[in-house]
Amino acid sequence: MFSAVPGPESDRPDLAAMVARLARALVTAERPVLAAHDVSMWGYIVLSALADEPMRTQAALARAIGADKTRIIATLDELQERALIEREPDPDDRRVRLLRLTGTGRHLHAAVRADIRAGEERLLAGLAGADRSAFLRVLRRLDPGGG
Amino acid sequence: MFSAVPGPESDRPDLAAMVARLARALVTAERPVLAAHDVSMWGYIVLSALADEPMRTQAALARAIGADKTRIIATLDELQERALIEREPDPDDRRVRLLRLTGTGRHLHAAVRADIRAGEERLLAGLAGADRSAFLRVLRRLDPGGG
DNA sequence: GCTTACGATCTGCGCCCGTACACGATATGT
DNA sequence: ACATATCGTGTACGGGCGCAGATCGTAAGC
Repeated sequence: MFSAVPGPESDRPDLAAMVARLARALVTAERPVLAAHDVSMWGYIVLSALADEPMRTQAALARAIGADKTRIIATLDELQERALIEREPDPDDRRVRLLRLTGTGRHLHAAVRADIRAGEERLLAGLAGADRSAFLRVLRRLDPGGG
Repeated sequence: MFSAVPGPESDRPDLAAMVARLARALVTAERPVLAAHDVSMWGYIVLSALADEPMRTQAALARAIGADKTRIIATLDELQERALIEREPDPDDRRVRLLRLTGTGRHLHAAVRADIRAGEERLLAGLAGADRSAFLRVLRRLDPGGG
């Protein structure tokens, strides 16, 4: 067979190891940013999910973000108390709580996201343009939650 | 400024979110492979570290793999009992235990690694060659544990 | 109306992990 | 010699999480 050139790819670390380490580093870098906006990691995840689209049930939200349905209750309580989300009982089915961002919530999410993006930009700054876009393209493609 | 074209990059999910999801998926895919070889995740991580280079102290190993030094003791016990590693007291400093793979250990690690690589190949199979190599190149560069 | 199913919530169990501390053996500097 | 530091090991605490009920309100099918 036409094996690829024996470049540095042949003895790389495992994909899982590299990706897991990078994920850890990214999350670590994200933590102070979230703290600066007084938002927890789960809070930010919820805000992000609701920024994409409002949810009809909390169970759906939990599924969407890959969290236990009991996990997010406290998070939603806090977000609601801070008027970042609305949790209105559905008049058509009073079991479910319609979830959506408030204006404040949307604003805060945008601000946090901008800060996080800035941090990511610093990380990606040293990359060649083609490498950078290829990396992001592949990442989106391999991302299980991205489509 | 010459802003980049407003491609799909502008409204991507957060890097941390994508990378973390991908890491989770990769680890999930890895788990059955490890189970098939009767190796734990920590066990495989230790084998990988020692395959790269023998270690002079357990503390150094723990630091190298980003684990607590108390964490790895049980792992090392088991690996030693299965004759996959050697843990010999250093004659020059009898506090420390020289750590290295046995032949069996090196063999097992190579086998597991090959299986894991095969799984990764399946994941990367759909990528264009240039994207694939760019992705891996960037990954190695951003990997905090990769130099 | 009655049964069955579903959503939200609460509680408890068990697991994994990081951290901290204590201890004994040993090495090193003075 | 003695004080201090290091290494390996054991143990205990607490946090975060997934998972499995139990409860209550509600909806939908028969």
